[in-house]
Amino acid sequence: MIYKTEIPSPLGTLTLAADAEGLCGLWLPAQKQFTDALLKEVERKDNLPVFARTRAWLDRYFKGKAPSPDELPLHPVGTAFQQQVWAVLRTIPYGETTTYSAVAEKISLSQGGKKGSSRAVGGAVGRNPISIIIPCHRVVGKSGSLTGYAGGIAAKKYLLSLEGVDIDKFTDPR
Amino acid sequence: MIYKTEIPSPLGTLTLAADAEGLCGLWLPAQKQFTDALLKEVERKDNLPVFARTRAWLDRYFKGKAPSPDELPLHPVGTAFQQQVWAVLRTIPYGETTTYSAVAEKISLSQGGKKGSSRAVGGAVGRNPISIIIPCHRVVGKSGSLTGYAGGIAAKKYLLSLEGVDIDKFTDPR
DNA sequence: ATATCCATGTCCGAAAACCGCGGGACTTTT
DNA sequence: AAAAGTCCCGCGGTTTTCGGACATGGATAT
Repeated sequence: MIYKTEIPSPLGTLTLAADAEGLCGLWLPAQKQFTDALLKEVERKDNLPVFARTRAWLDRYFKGKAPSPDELPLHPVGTAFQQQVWAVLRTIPYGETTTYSAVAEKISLSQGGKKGSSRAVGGAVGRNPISIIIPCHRVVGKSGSLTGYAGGIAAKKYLLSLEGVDIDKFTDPR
Repeated sequence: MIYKTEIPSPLGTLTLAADAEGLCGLWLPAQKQFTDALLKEVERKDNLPVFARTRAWLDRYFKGKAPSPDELPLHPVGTAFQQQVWAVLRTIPYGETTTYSAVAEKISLSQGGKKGSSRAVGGAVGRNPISIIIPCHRVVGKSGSLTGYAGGIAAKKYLLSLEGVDIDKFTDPR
């Protein structure tokens, strides 16, 4: 069984989801499709401990404080490759950005494999189920473009600004 | 983790598989492919309680005694549709037979759906992972043909005879 | 009886399409 | 000359689509 709740934020109402193993979803308002897809065997339950802890985490984050190394139990579900990508995302420091190709590089180092899979990385980053906490917003195009964000480019800018990144050095995606 | 063992029977060496939830496989010698497919993360372990209980069940069965209503924990894994079909199979009484179309009928009754899915039923019956105990051998063609049996037609005949069915009234599949 | 043909639902594998990218080749701007 | 913008194509993983294959059963035709 999967439980969900909603909490307000400066970016609008966030939807949270959790299962027995931890937080498994955090979506911005623009990501309705995901919550709809999960709607089977999902039950609303606002008072789960993991939700309270996530709320606290977000409260601190939106006040501009860098989160302490994660003690939040996360349980993103996805393919092996996606797991790898998301694991790399969590190593990007607060207030810094990296590129899709750099992430791809890192993976090809740790695993035996594949060079130049930056586009595949893009796909995996875009399907990150736990926005903000798994900081997919810190990944930008190598050419300096902000490229995309499932929650909307505006949200990406907001988050990066909040972390002290000078967003003027990036260009909007075409 | 999945465990397996082997036990002798009048039909040859049977392969059994079990996981934490119960017995999840029982294959005749002719079904090598299945055991091979499962070979990853399978470990041999002959002394599991569930195996002992299954052995006892089979001992009684092969002596010609009708099994008592199932107290054996079964855990066949498959798609939703397959689960439905296998559930229906378990309601066919000892010593009786039914047809693929009758099973299809029964499902379309309980669920909202689909008429005439007898062929789909055939597919699901053929992928029954727990032979004998889930009595897929009690399903025959409406025209009186024995159609098929993953463990071999000979085995199907043996099992039906054992249950007192007059197999002469059936014809061999073409 | 036997044979052919077709509608039917599900599952599986192959193939194609899809992308939150990058690099190279080219053209425009300064 | 650079720097900046455009177009095009290959990259790799995932998703979607499509085409058969089947443990069938009717209807129609020899």
